[in-house]
Amino acid sequence: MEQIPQYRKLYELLRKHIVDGVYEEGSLLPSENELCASYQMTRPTVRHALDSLVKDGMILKKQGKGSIVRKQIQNIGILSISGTASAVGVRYLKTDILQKPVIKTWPENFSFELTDLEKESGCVYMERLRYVEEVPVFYDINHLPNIYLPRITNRSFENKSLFEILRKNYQIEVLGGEQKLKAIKADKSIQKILQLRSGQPVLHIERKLTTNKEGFNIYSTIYFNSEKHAIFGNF
Amino acid sequence: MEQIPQYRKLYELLRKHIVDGVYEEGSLLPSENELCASYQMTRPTVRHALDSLVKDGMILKKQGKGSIVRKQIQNIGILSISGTASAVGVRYLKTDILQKPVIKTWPENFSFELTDLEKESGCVYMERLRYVEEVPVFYDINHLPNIYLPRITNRSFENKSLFEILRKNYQIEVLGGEQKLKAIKADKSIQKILQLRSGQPVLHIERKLTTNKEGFNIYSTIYFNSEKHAIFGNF
DNA sequence: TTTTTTAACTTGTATTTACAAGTTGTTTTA
DNA sequence: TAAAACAACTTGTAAATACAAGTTAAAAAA
Repeated sequence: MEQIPQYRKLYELLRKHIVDGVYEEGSLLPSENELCASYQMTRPTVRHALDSLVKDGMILKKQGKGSIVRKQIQNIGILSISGTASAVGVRYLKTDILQKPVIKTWPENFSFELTDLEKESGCVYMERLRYVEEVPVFYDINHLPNIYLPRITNRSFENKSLFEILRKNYQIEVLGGEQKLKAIKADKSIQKILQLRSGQPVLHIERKLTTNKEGFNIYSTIYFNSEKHAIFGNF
Repeated sequence: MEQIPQYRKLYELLRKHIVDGVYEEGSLLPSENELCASYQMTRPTVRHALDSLVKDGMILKKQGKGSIVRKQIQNIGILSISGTASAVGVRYLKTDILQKPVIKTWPENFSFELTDLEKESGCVYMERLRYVEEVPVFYDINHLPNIYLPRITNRSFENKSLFEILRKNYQIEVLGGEQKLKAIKADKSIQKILQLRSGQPVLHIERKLTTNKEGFNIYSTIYFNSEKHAIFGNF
């Protein structure tokens, strides 16, 4: 029986409410005691949920004051984008699937070390291109191990977050990870995909994301066009 | 009376022990109950300390098993460097002070918004250049508000972390922050400082770090030579 | 009216207790 | 001997309770 802890349920609910705008930016969340009463929990449980929101950068707590809803930033996966031009809202985001999920063997000389389980099961491969205000900014190549993912090759990924699909359909959650960042000169193919002017550098990211499923890691290579936008992160 | 909470004391102690190698990489920390007994605390308090270590990526907890000490990575400030060549140990790290701390007025058109307190007090400015294996890789420009920092302009920063000095001498701790990352073409002066070949891109980072002192934020601009190394991060 | 005090909130820290659930080595049983 | 059951650990979740400390606005005093 997959029992979801109470603090997790409250966390998900509050998170959803914040994203949906139920609680406005800059306003206060209900106090801890109010949340206790509303959801029949004790303060330690409520605080556990709020701690997770703080960690995510969704809220900011002030002793004596309350929990303040922070300015929501535009997320792409675990990263965020801050635009140089006006506001970057979700409505300006488009995703093209350059390569629908297919089952392949792992590439030779893969940048990360794989576990035996991952090696055996083969990998699911996909490529996406993301646009902000009609400009391609984000090209990502993903390798996932082919476990826990029935019918993944049939799913539509258009305008949906990979993480959202993994979370809702496969109960896979990203816990954390590591990444390597570089500035590199774009080669011909990247130049073409991201519609770069020649000589324009790109941000190159390699990441390994760990999940709640043992031995299930997500490996991504990202090329980011930073001419008009920047990668934005809280920590 | 500045009272330091118990969980914070335990956190600092364990962190120090891990850094100093008292607990080896891959080995288990004493169990929660053992820590309770050793330091006269209750489990929630001990767990609070361990949670912070997990957040820092210092340890990894496994239910039924224990708290595993993670591989320690080479940190520069809050970031880390992973070398393409062999190991990047602290012994290969050198710091040059290009501009000793001086008191200046804040630059006009500063990239970040300043609080009134910060504006009034002026700023401490310094520039550093860091080498890995004799190659300049890391050029950083720092602006701190001129508060809480007596005699800062007299201190030696050679081969010392700015964060370490702030923490040990001024009780200022970095809590978190935000950063913007870009890949840019290096201009003439950056090219010269980082000894770049012409056309070589650099990673450009702008960050604002918040601290435990109200209204005291650290503002840094970093240029990173990613030809042979990469910025490495856990999250 | 203006200032000070107070009371009623808020989050922060900490103890105590209990049981669930995952891991591992030992003992028992087939 | 080999498999199954058990015991003794580990961390995970959760309740109930208490007091400290920061914030705010109302009440009281100047």
